[in-house]
Amino acid sequence: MAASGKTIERLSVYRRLLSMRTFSEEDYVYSHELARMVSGTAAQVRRDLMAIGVTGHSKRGYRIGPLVEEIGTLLDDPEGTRIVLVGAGDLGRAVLGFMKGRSSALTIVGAFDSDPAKAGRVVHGYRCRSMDEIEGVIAAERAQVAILATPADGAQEVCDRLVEAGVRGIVNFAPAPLIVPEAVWVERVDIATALEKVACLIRGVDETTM
Amino acid sequence: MAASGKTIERLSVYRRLLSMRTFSEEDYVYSHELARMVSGTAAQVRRDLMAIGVTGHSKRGYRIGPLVEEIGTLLDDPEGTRIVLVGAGDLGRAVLGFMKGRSSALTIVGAFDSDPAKAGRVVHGYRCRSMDEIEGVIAAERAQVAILATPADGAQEVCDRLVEAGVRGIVNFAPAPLIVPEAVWVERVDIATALEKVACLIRGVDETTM
DNA sequence: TGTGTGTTGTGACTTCTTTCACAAAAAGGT
DNA sequence: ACCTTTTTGTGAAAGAAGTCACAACACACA
Repeated sequence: MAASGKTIERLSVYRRLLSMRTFSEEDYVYSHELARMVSGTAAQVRRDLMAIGVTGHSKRGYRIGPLVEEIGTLLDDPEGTRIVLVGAGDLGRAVLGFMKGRSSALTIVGAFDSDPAKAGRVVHGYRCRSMDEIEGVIAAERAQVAILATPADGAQEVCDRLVEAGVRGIVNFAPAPLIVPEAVWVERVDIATALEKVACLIRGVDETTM
Repeated sequence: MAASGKTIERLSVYRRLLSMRTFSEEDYVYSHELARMVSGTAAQVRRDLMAIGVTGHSKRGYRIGPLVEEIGTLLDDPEGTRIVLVGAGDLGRAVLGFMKGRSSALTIVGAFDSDPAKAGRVVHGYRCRSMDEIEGVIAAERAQVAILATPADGAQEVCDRLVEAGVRGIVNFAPAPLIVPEAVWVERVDIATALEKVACLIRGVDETTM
């Protein structure tokens, strides 16, 4: 029942893609169909599903219902995951838009911005609050995860406050490295790097490598 | 001179971090300093720098100026990389904000949205245009890269148009898989997956794994 | 000049991830 | 009942990425 980070990412994608289309109780999906959806190989899909103990059916594939459910038991905290968002700029708003009307496993329990002018404003249905309140909200809601969508300067300072307040995972959109205790997981989402990588790879800099 | 995708990502980060602080002609940086900045190991940094042929100096480290420059010759196209952005929602605006006032190696040459109401509007200094114009702009500007910041539905259709028009790399923010010819590079940036991954990993689901 | 300290460059090793390839299973036709 | 086809499950091999450990080097200071 060991699932590596890479496997977790792909499982998340499988589930999303399967959930997008409607399926009935008796629908099946083949490993090669999932593979095509994520531009991977069938063997890799089977390995991923093996990692969560899902077992398929020769000649018919995997039953979609139980598969989606099993991915859920791995990915979703049965208590729910409560998330605070810091930074209500364009990026923060984009994330709020993404979250709106999604499944209940992930819940935004507060949106914050250091700009007092933004406090009280409502974005995508979430009321933006002052940074003063953040420790209180994290404690009261028992938020485990934070989304850091601030500019680079000040990111570390905000991060320290989040960690101090009890957050154990951070999705970091700020183009800055974060220094955190070992017990805290940081997942970096780096837009500038993604762009530079694509710009670099489409030139024949190294055709053989991913 | 082989640089893997992972190495390219880290090089991009090293450069950004080094460029942020001012440095003089004779400033040096140690591998372990860079390592701390990206939460990696010194050996890994040295390997990365070895991959681009940068050589350091026992006891003093790496000269920052030449290092930044050498990373540039790997990452930056000397002709510049011209980029179109599709989707002027929150996310598209966030990306435009990021790009504004950055180095000249990457240039946004057009922003587009399928919503005719957005056409003509100016976002972060970029005028949003109608999708009708996109093929023309890509051809006229010889844009090589596209940023796809649309909702999931319709992403594939837009992608097909981009590829047909000559784009060779895509940064895909849409939570949908894209099917492209082999010659086109897609870099997926998946916000929902990043969140689910963090939410999963902070639970002790698999303490030993990244 | 010599000794001590701290850093690079890299071969060897370890660990993680993906792919290969094939036996076993199951469905369908005859 | 048997043969054909297609798919799963997985051991084994290959490949990629990261870490270790140490010789070689360079500076500092006596």
